[in-house]
Amino acid sequence: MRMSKLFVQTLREFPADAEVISHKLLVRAGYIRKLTNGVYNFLPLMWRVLKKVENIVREEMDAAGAQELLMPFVQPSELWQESGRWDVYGKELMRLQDRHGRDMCLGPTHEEVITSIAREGIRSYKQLPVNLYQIQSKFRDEIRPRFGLLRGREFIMKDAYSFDVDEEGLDKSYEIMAQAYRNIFERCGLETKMVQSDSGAIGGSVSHEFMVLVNEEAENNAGENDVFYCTKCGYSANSNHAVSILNKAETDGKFEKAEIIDTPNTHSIEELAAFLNIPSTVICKALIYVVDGKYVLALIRGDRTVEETKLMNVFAGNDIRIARNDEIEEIMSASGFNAVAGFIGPKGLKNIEMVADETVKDLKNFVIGCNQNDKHLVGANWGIDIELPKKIADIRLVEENDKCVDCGAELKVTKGIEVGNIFKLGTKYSKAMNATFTDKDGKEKPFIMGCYGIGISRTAAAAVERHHDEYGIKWPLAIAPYTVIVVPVSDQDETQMKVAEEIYNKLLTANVEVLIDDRSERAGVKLKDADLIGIPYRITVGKTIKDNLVEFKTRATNLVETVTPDEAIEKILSL
RNA sequence: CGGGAUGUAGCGCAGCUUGGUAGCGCACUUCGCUUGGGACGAAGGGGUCGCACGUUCGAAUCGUGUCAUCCCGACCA
Repeated sequence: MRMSKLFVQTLREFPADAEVISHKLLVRAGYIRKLTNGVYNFLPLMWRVLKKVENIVREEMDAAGAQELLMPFVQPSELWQESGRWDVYGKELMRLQDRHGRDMCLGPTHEEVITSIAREGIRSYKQLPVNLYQIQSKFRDEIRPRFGLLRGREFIMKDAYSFDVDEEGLDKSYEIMAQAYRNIFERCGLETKMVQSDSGAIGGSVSHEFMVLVNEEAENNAGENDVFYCTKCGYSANSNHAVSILNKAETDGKFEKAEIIDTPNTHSIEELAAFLNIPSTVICKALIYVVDGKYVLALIRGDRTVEETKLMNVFAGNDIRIARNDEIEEIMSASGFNAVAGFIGPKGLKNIEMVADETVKDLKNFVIGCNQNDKHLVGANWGIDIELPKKIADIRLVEENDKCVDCGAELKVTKGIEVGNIFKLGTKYSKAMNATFTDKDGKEKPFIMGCYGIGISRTAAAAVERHHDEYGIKWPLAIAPYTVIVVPVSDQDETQMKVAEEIYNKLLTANVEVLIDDRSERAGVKLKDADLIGIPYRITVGKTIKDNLVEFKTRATNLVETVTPDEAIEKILSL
C-alpha cells in the first residue's frame, strides 16, 4: 500500500477528550474516530488490526473444534422474556420498538438466541458436544463509557457457546476453551493471567477471566479490575471473587462490661476508634445495602471492607447498592429509631435481612452501633448482648498482604484489563427456555452450556496499552496492520526512490504486507508517522544508498541496523 | 443518578470579565523553496461561535432553558 493513497490522518497533537494511552494513540495515529459517546469508527488501519485479531481467534476456535456462525444483531424481546432476563438485564440492554410497537433489543450477548438455535437444531445426544461461535458487534448501553475502545458501548466481540450432555462434558469443553484462549492471547503478543472471577448468582458455576496485567507505573491506569494473586502458588482472582485467610488481629475489645456510652460525632470507624482509643478491629461495622430493592444489613469487622458482589451473591441478587440516607431514615423509623449512618446496629431492627462476615464472629467485648445517635454499645458479646446473624458468609474484600487460602503465602494486587471471559452456565438458559435433547437413556434433558467471550476491539486496545512508547504504538507483529514500511528519505532523490520502489515491489511480490511512504513529505514527517502508527519494521532508504546500505529499524526495540537492501528484504522474509 | 468542567473551522486553542458582527497554531488548496526526526515564504478556502428562547439598536460575549462531551463520585457509617 502506498502512504500517498492510504486513508489515514495522523494528528500533531493528542485528542483533548482522551484519557488513557490506547485511546490517545489510536486517535492520534488515525486508527479510530469517535462517532458518538462510546461508539467509534474503525478506520482502515484499525480494521486491518481487528481482522488480524479476529483471524487469530478464528483459527484457534476452529482448531478447538468450534464452528463459526452469525446471529442477528437485533433480537426480539420474546426470547429475553423466556430466559427471564428482559426484566433483570437493566438499562445496559438497549431496547427499541419496531414499527408495529413490538419490543426488540440490540444484542449485548447471545445466550438467548444461541439457545433457541440449539433447541431447534439439536435433538439427540449423538449431536453433542457442539460449540458455536460468532464474531460480531455488540451493543451495551454502559452507564459511563470511557477509555476509548476499552469500555465502549458498541464493540466487537467473539462469543462462543458450548452444549454438552453432562457436567463432565462441560468441564472438557471449558478446558478446551481455556487452552484456546491461552493460545489466542499469546499469539496476539499479550501476556495474560487466567483468574477466577465472580460467576453471579448461579450456584455452582465457575468462571474465569483473562486479564492483561497493566503496568503499575502507568500514568493513567487503564485496568479497571483489581486482580489478587498469590506470590507463591499461582492462585489469582478478580477482587469480586478473591478469598483469603483471615489476618490475625486483636479481636477482644477488653471492655469490662456491656454499656451504652456517648460517642459524639463518631461517624466513621476511624473517628470512633480514635475517640475510644481502641483498634478498629474490635469494632463491628454495620452497613445497610439495597439488594434487588430489598434492605439488607451487613456486619463486618471495622478494619475490613464489604465486597459488594460477594454480598449480593449471598442474597442471589442481580443489583446492589448502598442505602441512601433517606432510606436509612425509613428503616430506622420503621423500627422506632432515628439513628443516622455511623450509629447503626442490628439490635432491634425489623424487616431487614442480616448477614455477618466471618470476621465478626470471633469478636469479644466489641463495639457496635445501637441505633442511637452519638452513642455506641461497648463491651458487647454475641449471644449475650446481641444475637449473631444466622447467615454468616465471606463478604469481605481481600486486601493486599492477606494470606493465600491455597498455600498461605502473601497475596498481592495489580490492575488488569479483562480481555476474555469463560463461564460455565450449566442449565440456566436451557432450562428456562426449554432447550432439551434426548439422551442415551431416552430421556429429555436440558443442555449443559458454557459461554466464552473475547473482546476483539478491547484486545487490540489492550495491546496498545502494553506496547507503546513516547513516540507511538509498537504493534506486536501478529496484529500489526502492516509488517514493514519502506521510507525513502527524499522523494527528490531518484536513486533513493528507485531502490525504495524495488524493495517495496519485491516484498509485495513475496506477499508481505508492506507500506511505502511515497508522500512528498520531509523526512521528519515520514519518520514520525512511521513511529506513531507503529509498524513493526522500517526500512529507511537514505543517503547511504550510494554505498548500497539502508537502515533497518525494529520498532519494538527501536534498534537500528545498517544493512544492504537485499539483507533488509531477507530479514523481513525470514520473520 | 449526584458533583465539577467544557462546547468557537477536521484537530488543539484564544476571544467572553468590559456586547459592536470572529481570530491563532496545526491540517487543507496553489506557487516557490526545502528533504535524515513533525522546515520556510507568499497567496487562498473553510466556522448559522452546540441548540432554543430572552435582554438589547446590536449577543460568541449577558440571562434562562436544553442538548452534548469529558472528569470525579455513587455514600465502607
